[in-house]
Amino acid sequence: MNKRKTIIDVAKECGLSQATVARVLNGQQNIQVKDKTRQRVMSAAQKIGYRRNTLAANFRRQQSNTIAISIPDITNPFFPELIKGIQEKMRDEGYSVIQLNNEWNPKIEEDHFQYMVQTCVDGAIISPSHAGTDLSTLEGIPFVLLTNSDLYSEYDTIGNDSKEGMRIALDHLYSLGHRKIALLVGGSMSSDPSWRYDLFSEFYREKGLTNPANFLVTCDYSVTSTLSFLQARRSMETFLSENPPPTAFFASNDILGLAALQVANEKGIKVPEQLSVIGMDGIFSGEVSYPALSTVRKNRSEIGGIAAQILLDKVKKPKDWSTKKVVLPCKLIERGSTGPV
Amino acid sequence: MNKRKTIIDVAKECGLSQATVARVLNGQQNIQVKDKTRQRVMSAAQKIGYRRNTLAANFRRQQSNTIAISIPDITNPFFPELIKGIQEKMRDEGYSVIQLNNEWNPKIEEDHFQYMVQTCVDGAIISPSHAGTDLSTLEGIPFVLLTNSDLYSEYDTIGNDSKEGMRIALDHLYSLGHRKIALLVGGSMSSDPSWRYDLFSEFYREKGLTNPANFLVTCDYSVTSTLSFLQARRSMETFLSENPPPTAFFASNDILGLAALQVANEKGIKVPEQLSVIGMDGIFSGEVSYPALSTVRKNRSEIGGIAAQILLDKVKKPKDWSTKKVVLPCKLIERGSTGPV
DNA sequence: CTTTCCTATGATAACGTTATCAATTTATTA
DNA sequence: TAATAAATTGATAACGTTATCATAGGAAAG
Repeated sequence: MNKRKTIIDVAKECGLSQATVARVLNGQQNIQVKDKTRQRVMSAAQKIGYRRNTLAANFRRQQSNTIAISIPDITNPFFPELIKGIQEKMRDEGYSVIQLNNEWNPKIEEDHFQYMVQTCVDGAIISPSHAGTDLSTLEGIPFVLLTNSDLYSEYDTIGNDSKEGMRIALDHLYSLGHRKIALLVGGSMSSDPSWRYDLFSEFYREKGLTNPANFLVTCDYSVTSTLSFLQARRSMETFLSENPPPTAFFASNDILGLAALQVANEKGIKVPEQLSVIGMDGIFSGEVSYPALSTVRKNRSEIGGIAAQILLDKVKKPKDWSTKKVVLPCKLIERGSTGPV
Repeated sequence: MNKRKTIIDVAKECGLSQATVARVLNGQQNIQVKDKTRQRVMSAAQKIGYRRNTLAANFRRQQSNTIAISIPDITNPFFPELIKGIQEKMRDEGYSVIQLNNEWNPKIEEDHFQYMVQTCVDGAIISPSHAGTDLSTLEGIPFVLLTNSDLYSEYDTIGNDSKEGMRIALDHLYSLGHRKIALLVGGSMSSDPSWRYDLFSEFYREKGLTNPANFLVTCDYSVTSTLSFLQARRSMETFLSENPPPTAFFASNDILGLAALQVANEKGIKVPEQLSVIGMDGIFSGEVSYPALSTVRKNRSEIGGIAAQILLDKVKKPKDWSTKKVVLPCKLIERGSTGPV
């Protein structure tokens, strides 16, 4: 039973001091040693099979080289790309990433925040689970929020310009000749959805169209994508059976859009000939539906990368106190589900 | 500038020894102190705002309370549920989970293995990126593989019985009256796909059907789901334009199945009236397609949970050396894409 | 040749917890 | 009641690294 080798063993092996060995072998290369001694250390380390004890180093430096991501639910198709974007950036910089799901549950979310301070993460990227997420627990550790809501004006945030995105979608439908555009919108935990109604009314007013009140379809909020989808289906079915049909739907996210699509297909309504549907987000399922779902894409991988970059800046030079706000544009993706009237 | 409090500060505050304080406040509750002293310690800790320094504790005990998950790609719809299953179990047990994507790249995968030993993870759950993944780097740290391939007979593994799953799918189609069943299969990195051909031939022979050679559609392997989908589409298109159509397709995963569905829809082939399609896995996109995709579901959340449990057992009592092999059944999910001939 | 200054290396003290063993108190038994 | 066993608590040594300061060894300047 031979114990694990330490820098002291390496020092003995190569006849140099522990300090010098440490200088050569520690993570960051603050070059302060002769090439020759570096060689000596390296070969000695190699010879006796030295491996750096990260736990000891982390302890001594009091930083874990770990950042945390807090999101509601990784099975929600919106998030995996986001996480991937963060992970890639962080890996390049030598940080580990711990990812925590709170199931849209503020209690669990708070637990996770507690956990973060306990476990000394160097930083955090957080997608708030609901409108009132309390971030005070995180005081002392740098973090970035994945949102564009004005609820968090005092913090660093990054998000897509959803309002502009919705406008783009409506304009797209309008430019295809649609004048009877309906809004399919779901309740939301993470932000107040009322702005969508406002924007919708404003759009109708602006274009001089008639009362949009007949073209509002709402569906209940649900935790999982599957349930959201089913509820959206139900709302669509009742709406279509009770109302004069619009020529187009704007759905506030792709899951709702796919529900609209499926219901329309089932009812024999031809998409896009009789009905156009556009969603929002750009999830994979929208690529494989029939017809493929037009959407206003949020580039989640990009958001993740930028969020990671902002966080890294904060972690590395905590002196910079300016709050950063990044707003990214959405991008129209025209697919088969939208067409001229 | 007041420094962070330590157990020594707590000890001073409550007039007990450092050791006693530690006994009360350290993670695992090996009850060895009187209730009254526990109270004293707790309230003192509360009063001065003590927070346990996890980094120090990890260092001292030489374990990180962290396990790693290594998978090819989190944006692949197969994996998020798997990860969620693992995370939930691990969170309950007080472990952090670090998740690493290798982009199907063996080089990155190997880097991640290196990283795991460097960073002293307590265990790992690994979905091998390709058939020949070399696990020797991980010697010394307990791990579980997410596979059912016989390539890894010497290791602990957990996976679905894909062969039985494929049989279930074929039987389902057969029982609906289908006699011209085609196989849509993609290349695969993580396992040799040839068993599918064998099983397919065997099925045909068993049922006394004619040569299945005309009903083989293959498509190239691709890294991302989107690309896989597009390649499957292409294969489907050329196949349908050159061959007498089968009455049903079995696709080796849902992404391919969705491609078949979309192409059929576009060509005006009615599903399931003229063509049935069944996939495999049970990803979300299959629920929202039109028609919803019948499939043979792999319960990934369950796999994740069990994998986590096996790993925990190994981590906690390393004496148990028996190799564990868990094989879970697949489950037929009948949706709109399959029907009688 | 001496002095000054820089660079490379050495010696050693933390870091905050856990683990070990000794000392003390309390409970049990004869 | 005394003796013994058990349950608590106390004192203190690690753990392996990084960080600080001191020292030696050369180069540059006078």
